Amino acid sequence: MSSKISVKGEESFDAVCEAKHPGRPRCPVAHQNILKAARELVEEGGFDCLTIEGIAARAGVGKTTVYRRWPNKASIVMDAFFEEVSSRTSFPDTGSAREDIRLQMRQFVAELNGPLGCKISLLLANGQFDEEMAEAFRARWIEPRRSEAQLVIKRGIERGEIRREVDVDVLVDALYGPVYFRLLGEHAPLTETFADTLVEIVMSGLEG
Amino acid sequence: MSSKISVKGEESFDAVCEAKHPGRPRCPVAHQNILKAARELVEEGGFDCLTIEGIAARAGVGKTTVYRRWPNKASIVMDAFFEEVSSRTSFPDTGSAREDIRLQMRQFVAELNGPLGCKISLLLANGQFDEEMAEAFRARWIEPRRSEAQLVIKRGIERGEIRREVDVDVLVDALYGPVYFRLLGEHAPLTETFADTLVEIVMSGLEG
Amino acid sequence: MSSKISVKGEESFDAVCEAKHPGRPRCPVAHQNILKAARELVEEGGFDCLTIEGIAARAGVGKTTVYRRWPNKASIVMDAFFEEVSSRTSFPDTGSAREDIRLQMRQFVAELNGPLGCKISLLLANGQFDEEMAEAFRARWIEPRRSEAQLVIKRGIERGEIRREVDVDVLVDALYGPVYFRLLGEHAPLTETFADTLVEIVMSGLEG
Amino acid sequence: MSSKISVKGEESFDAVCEAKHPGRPRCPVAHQNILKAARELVEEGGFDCLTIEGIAARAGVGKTTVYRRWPNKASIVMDAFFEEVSSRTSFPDTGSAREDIRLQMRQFVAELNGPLGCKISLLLANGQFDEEMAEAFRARWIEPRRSEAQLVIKRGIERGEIRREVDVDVLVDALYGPVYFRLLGEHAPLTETFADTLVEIVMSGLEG
DNA sequence: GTATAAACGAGACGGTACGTCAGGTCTTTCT
DNA sequence: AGAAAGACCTGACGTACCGTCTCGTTTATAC
Repeated sequence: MSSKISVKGEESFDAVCEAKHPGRPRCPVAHQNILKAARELVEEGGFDCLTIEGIAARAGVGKTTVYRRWPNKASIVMDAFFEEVSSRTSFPDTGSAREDIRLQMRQFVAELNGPLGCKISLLLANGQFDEEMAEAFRARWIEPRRSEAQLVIKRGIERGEIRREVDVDVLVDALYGPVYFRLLGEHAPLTETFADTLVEIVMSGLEG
Repeated sequence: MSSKISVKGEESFDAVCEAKHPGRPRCPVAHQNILKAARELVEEGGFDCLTIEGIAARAGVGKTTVYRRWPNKASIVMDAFFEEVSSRTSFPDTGSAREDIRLQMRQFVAELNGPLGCKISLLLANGQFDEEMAEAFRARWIEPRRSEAQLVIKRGIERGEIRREVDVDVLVDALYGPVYFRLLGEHAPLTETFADTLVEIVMSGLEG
Repeated sequence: MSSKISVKGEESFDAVCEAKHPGRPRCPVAHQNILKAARELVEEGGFDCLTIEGIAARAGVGKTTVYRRWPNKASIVMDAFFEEVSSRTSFPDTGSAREDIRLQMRQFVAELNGPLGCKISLLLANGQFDEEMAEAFRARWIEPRRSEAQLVIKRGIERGEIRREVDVDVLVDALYGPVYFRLLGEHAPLTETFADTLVEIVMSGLEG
Repeated sequence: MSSKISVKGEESFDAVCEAKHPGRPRCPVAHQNILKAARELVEEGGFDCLTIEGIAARAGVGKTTVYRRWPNKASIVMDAFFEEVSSRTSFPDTGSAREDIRLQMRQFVAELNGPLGCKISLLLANGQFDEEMAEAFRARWIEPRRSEAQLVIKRGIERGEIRREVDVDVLVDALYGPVYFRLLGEHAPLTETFADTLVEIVMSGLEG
């Protein structure tokens, strides 16, 4: 299942692909090749080795084919990185809210320590230069994770494990914010211990 | 007072300027003009309207003059933004650690809501594409603020207001991280209330 | 009556149109629309505003429909400009050869001073870049006029008004060449007086 | 000595080259290389193998260097073809006007039968699509030859060999026009005999 | 009637060249 | 010898058309 996030002035690929249009249908192989090329180029030489011409060349595709489908480099990157990633989220249920949260945070930290980490930081950074990108990143990455966390927290509140008055939104950011901060700032390591300690610090005092 | 952070392959401006060199001394006005031009350009058209050519043109200076003084765009930006900003930090002392922290956080949030906010987020973002930049940003912006916070927290610990076992580094990130996260993510507003609530959530349970 | 000039690898429109083929017959309206579109585009923005895509778009026709009927831009232009023009030639008979020739030349000059003039010069010019075009232009425009002139001259020779030894081909070019030259070179105006003077200069001394 | 014909929005090369400017002077080798590349490309593959990118590549020069010096393809071609050609004109003096003219025409025809021929026809043709080009071509090629011919004719008139009343401008075109016409029209060959016959036809009857 | 055949419009395809912009370097003259 | 100017090569940008190629649809003749 592909993206639901629309990108600037461009019908979604699926919409174009599946609908009964007149005209030659867009080649679905090209779509995959372009995204694959984009991923490879970023992996090989960093974010600014990523040129449209380079992508097109490696994908064995004309530049126009790229431009026909994506309005800018950023949205290619979004699609390239979130093709499969988006869906896999974690929603543990150990019976203890704090434990659930700790597991979630641990997994999140582990994820960011892997190959995904640098991509996420790049995407978050890129969003500062391109509101479109930022929007897409929020919708496809940040929000899904915030929702999960909110669910776990709300479950904790209902069970009476977490105090009723707690502002859930702020709590979520108190948990996730520091992780993103270390990811971007690189002023301190993103360890499992950090996750644990962070949960301890934030959650202590919130329990009913 | 100028930068202490060394930048790639370039003698510091002051060193060159003050020493008794043979040859024409570097024009000190050019230096200021270049930084001013950089600031203006970013303000007017965002970060990617910032070209070396543009800076040189607006500063009424040759491109070579720019390249002679800074090795890359990033370091110009650093100097441009941290000329005066760096020093003004806040170090309140109300007698209550939590209150001191709240004041610090409020001031920090206020600062980021002003014109500085977008610059900081841009710099933090830019660091993801340029390690040099990231290093400078950490040293000139992030660390000074972490140090302040650490001092306040340590004072709180010594006074017995905060539990001895608390990991100060993690605590600092637990306080600052969420702020940076909202600054960058823009998924929720950066209000004074947010600062207060955040301090409440994080600090409750840590007090001795 | 349509073109008899064969064009590269393409059955004539009429042949296809009138024959009893299976399959949908070529739409005759499209044919006219395409030629009309071509004429309009050239008139509006000159010869290099003439793109196949533009023609197709303005004619409300798919590009394939254009390509199916003409092998290249040049032959569209040929058909577009010579649809009606070709046939109207002048063949005066005043009794005097020199007078007939003068009338012919006057009419020719008048024609080239009208809207046709620039088209002819464009077509002649275009022929330098496209042998196909040149061939068609020769056959459809140049030769018919040369033939007329030859007829008038030969009649003059038979009547004893023009000397027997005169090389008719060269004489025809001596009359028409200068007119085309002024049309293309624009170094001097194409007036009726020019036609008269030219005939005077060329014909004097040729009369028996 | 280089061109006096100014070209759209561009200072002449010499002016820029010889003046005492600050800044790096334009590389004179590049100038020659570009023109040479242009000549070669036209010779190899005709006029529409002539792309700016191709010229730049073959000249070992950046596209910008080309665009900095010439405003369009046409003016490159003009410079490329008229670097040396322009000056060599023929001005015979046999004592007989008709003989002088015949020699001039023979030489002209011979010239056009050589490698220059196709270039001239291309340039004349090109002028139909680009007024700038046409202007330059008139000034650099057509007019010099018309002047020569006029001189020879006027000398003939003064010597009493040619009738006083003859319109010199028309006579010149009567001589040259047919040659250009056969060059462009290719409906008949451009032979020495043609030149002779043409002179015979045109000049007979004009002699005093 | 039901194939079969061809033309239709639409529009995607891989390409080439366009003219522009910025990069970072190099080479002048001027101060 | 630094400053300012400006030319140098490189390489990517985003656009316009090229001529070809599917598509799904329409309109004929031929079985």
